[in-house]
Amino acid sequence: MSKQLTKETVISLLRSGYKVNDELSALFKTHGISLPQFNVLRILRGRKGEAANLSTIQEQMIHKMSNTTRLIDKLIEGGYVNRFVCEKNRRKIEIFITKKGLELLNSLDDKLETKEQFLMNNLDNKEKEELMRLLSKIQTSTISENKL
Amino acid sequence: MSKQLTKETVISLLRSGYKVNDELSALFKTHGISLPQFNVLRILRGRKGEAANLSTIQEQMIHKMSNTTRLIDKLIEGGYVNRFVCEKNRRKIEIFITKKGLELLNSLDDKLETKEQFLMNNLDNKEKEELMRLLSKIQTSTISENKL
DNA sequence: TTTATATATTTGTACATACAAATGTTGTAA
DNA sequence: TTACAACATTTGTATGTACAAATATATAAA
Repeated sequence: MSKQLTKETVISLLRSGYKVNDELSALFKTHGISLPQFNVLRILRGRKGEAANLSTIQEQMIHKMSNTTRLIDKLIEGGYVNRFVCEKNRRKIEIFITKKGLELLNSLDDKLETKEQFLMNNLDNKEKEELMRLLSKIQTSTISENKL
Repeated sequence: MSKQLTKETVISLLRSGYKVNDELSALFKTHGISLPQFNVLRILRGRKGEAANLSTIQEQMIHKMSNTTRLIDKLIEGGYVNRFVCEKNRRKIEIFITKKGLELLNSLDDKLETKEQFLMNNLDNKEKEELMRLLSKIQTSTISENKL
């Protein structure tokens, strides 16, 4: 019977996730932003000057959240992004990363990489690939609601 | 160069962790408690009638948090645990799970197991073991503060 | 004993997040 | 064109969480 093994694996996943989350959060905090905020900034940087609207950002976020508006508010307060009403469709907004936002990301790139290396320090490349393969099997697990 | 692979693995870990967290949270929510609260209840059940104090509970929690007092407050409100001052050392508190708390856990056991099975549905036992082995390498990664 | 230090928990406060309802805008059918 | 449904975002509200300071108790040193 593998119930116990399943339970233990689930807990391992939680622990590892929390650890990675906490380590990265601690790094970003020293620069005044949260992990989800960093995530949004990096999504915006990836768009190379093109606007992103709220729903697009939400879809791309690592951890989807219900209140991205206020997350963006914080980034605006910090001067890291701008928000404009979309003139083609005034229901939408257009969000851009600012120069200051890009500078923040640049200043974080190296430190983030160091953190990532340390987190993955005990795994060789083959193990990383195997880990990703196994994790992708978690991501694709679908849970039928009527089975709850 | 494996920087990209490392980055991708870190993100996979985050995603999987969030997914497991969110799925379990959703289940517990239907029963009026949070995942950390469930975690505490299960720690208490594991003590088979013996008291646990706050710091002991905190150490055993999957995700250590800074405000376990108020988490316990909620469990007391719900009637799931009792709290007494420890007479041997009045700085400490003794926390017990109640009958109602045990019943809540019992009513959750099957549903939790179902959730866990679905989350792990795409992995066979060998893969679960391999996943646990790889995840344990993340858990043991130590990050020297002066490298940040 | 008095004072100081360490330990265990609680509380104040600020911030983060979830969820649902509200707002404003667009598309569509009558 | 009006009325209504769909869409995109925002806001109100309640709750969750982090962090530091405060409280209370115990231990140790003078």
